[in-house]
Amino acid sequence: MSKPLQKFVNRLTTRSALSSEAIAGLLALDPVKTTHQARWDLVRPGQTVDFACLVDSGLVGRWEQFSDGSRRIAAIYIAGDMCDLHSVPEPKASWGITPLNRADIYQVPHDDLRRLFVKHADLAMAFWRDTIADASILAKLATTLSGLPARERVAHIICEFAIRSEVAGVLTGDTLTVPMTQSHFADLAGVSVVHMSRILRSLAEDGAIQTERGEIRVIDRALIERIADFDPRYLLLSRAPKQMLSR
Amino acid sequence: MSKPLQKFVNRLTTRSALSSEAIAGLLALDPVKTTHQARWDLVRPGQTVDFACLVDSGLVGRWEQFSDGSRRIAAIYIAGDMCDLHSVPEPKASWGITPLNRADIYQVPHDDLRRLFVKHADLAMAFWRDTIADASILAKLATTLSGLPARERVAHIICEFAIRSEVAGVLTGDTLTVPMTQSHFADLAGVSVVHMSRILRSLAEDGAIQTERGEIRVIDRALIERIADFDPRYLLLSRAPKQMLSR
DNA sequence: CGCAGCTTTGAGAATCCTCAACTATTGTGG
DNA sequence: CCACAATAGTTGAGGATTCTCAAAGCTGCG
Repeated sequence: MSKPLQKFVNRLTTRSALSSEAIAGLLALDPVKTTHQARWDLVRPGQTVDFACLVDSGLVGRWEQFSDGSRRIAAIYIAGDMCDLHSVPEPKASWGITPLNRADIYQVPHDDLRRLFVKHADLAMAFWRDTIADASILAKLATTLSGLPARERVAHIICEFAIRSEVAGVLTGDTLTVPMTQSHFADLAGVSVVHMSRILRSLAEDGAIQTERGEIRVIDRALIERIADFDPRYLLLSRAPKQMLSR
Repeated sequence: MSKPLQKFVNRLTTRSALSSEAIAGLLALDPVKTTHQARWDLVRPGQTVDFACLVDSGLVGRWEQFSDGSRRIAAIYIAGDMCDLHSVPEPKASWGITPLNRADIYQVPHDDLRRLFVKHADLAMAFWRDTIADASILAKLATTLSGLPARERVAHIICEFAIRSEVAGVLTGDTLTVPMTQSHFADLAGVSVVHMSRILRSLAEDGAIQTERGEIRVIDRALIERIADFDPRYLLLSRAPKQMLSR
């Protein structure tokens, strides 16, 4: 786990088979590591960036801005996520990237990623596949926002975080925790902070979760998955067929 | 416009510079063209597909399914869109693809697209970039769903369709029309059909649009863009910098 | 001509929001 | 180390948005 991009390699290889050359190419990179406080914008809309942000620890939000300056979170990223890998093909940001709490970030130069993309077709496909997973999460979020009532929606987001955290190996102990404030959570789920507080209490009363300041703990996973109508297939957590590039 | 993939090439080249070899490779493909009625599923969740669907005419919806069988539309595609280009890196569908009205579809084999992806790095980047645009639309939809009241949300979706149709060149006459039923529209926008009807009437009373059975016409574009707080940057309608692959 | 799908309208109800006040916890400067 | 500020979460009450249910008119198609 010593190489900067090790967690990113782990992430990619859960979804794609990678050649040892491609892996070596990634691990050879040595990007700058920076630590940021919450609410310090890493990327702002309109900015043209020449690096992508790899989350090493902490939580990072991708947001969209309305013309009155208010923001809405579209996605939240955890350790191992290259949270704006999409900036490689589109360096002009229409989005913003901001840590939700103290976070360690590697700023990986686009040049390096593009060079590897051109050199290794399997890695190119893995990059593509990872942004597909990201898009799939966005599609699911959009449909839960438009189709599910707030309580089920919140439960769904909790389930997603639980499983993503599990796969990323960022769990503290063996309980599934979401280390996020209720206001960030409310922002993502599209409910007011007040209503979020009540929903979480209701879920806690049912025995599905426990809440603590800045943290949500899943205590009955089967229950919350039932409430959420959760089916993890959209997360692309299994590897692509190996013969994908064989022709 | 005679080659099957001509519209797709046009779509890609609005966002990416492509070599003549890559273009020739695409235009050489000769996929099967099929015509489908509305509500005939092209792809269903769980299915593993070996082709991607290129919309030649008509409207096609991408939907997610809940466990009770109900569906929600996450995105709508128009002529020139490869509506499940994302199935190339992820052939196992968690989504569904269904025409919203009569539609002509080319079923382009994954094998062909993967072969071209490996052969032409610029095309690979263009594919990636196009799915980024798709994801960007999803991110914007998610944030409008969570952050804007129904009326502004509906206006935003109308603006998006107007400009996408314009770029794709599928406008009838010089009026910006969205040839979609209110129920599909309501589905995408996350409102009930009843409320959608009232919102559209309100927008029509303000002089922004006109409605007809199965059609919405924009008559005051500046006004509806103001109502929607619309900023088209997220649609990635300009070309990527040319030096993107020069290293 | 009849049926099926689309749209509209009305009315009552549920969900969820806003406002406001208050508590608890964490961080900061003197 | 304490006072104070800032952040996070909770609770109550009233109200706005939006939903559901029900019914009816309209349009196009077989």
